[in-house]
Amino acid sequence: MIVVLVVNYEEFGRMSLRFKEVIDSESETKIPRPLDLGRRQTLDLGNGSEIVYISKFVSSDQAWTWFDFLNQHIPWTRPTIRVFGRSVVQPRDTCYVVNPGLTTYSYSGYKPHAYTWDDFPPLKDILNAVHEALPGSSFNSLLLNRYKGGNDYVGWHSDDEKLYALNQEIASVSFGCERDFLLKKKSNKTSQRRNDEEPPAKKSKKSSVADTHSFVLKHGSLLVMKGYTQRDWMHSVPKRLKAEATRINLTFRHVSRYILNMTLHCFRGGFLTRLWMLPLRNWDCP
DNA sequence: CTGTCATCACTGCG
DNA sequence: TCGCAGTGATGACA
Repeated sequence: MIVVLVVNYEEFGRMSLRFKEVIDSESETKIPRPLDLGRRQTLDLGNGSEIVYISKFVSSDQAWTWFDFLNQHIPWTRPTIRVFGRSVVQPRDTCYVVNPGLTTYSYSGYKPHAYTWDDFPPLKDILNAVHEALPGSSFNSLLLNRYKGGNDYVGWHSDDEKLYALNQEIASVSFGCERDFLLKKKSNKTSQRRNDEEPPAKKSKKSSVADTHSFVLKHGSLLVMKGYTQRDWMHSVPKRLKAEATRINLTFRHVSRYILNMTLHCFRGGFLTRLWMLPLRNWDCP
């Protein structure tokens, strides 16, 4: 647990700008209008959660080059998943890349094929660019999503699979059509179940504008979810019927078996005997 | 083994 | 056009 906390607060010295929320109780809709965040902005979500948005992470030309490569050469699949008892076709294309030997992940009854970085060399260039923009980061897995128009979307969720640390950093790179990215605070009940050692901030009785945020994910932009964003917040890319073009999104993550097992150790209240589970191989494979 | 919990989707309606 | 509420069977975990 100590390790988890150290990693978490390492970057927090940079937390700074908290956006002013204009709250007009009468006229404001529940979801505020998207903010123009400029080149590099930080949004402090409070209680150890933070969003960093870099609107021009790469040039437009470079972004289109990568878009074309990804659009043509990634083996996109649109799997059937199970949600709420139904078998449904996922409303977007997807593909998964991970370092060899690391545990893959699954969700909603679907376990994607694990490709490697060597299968698609340009992905390494994008990964390097992300690492340059985010000093200290070391991502080793990647989930790609392709939204072929405004009917493709992803619903409210958190990237809080047990595979990942509760406080892991997730970097999201966007190419192509601009889409809205929404953030919504989880209910107190839900997020407390995830980790009762660091309870999130007290929730006001009724949902307020301060509990939702909206970004426009631009072509060539980078959005980073930091700290406890996955524990305390959900995000989505909702349907937008006016969005006709294709958007490709890459979310870089860090699979850490070490933190996984430490987390399980804390949650289950197990004893130090669980430490034998800690694997020495696959430790932070670059 | 059994019970509990959460749920990356859809639809209809305001 | 958009957001909310209701849905309801399965796998993961304790």
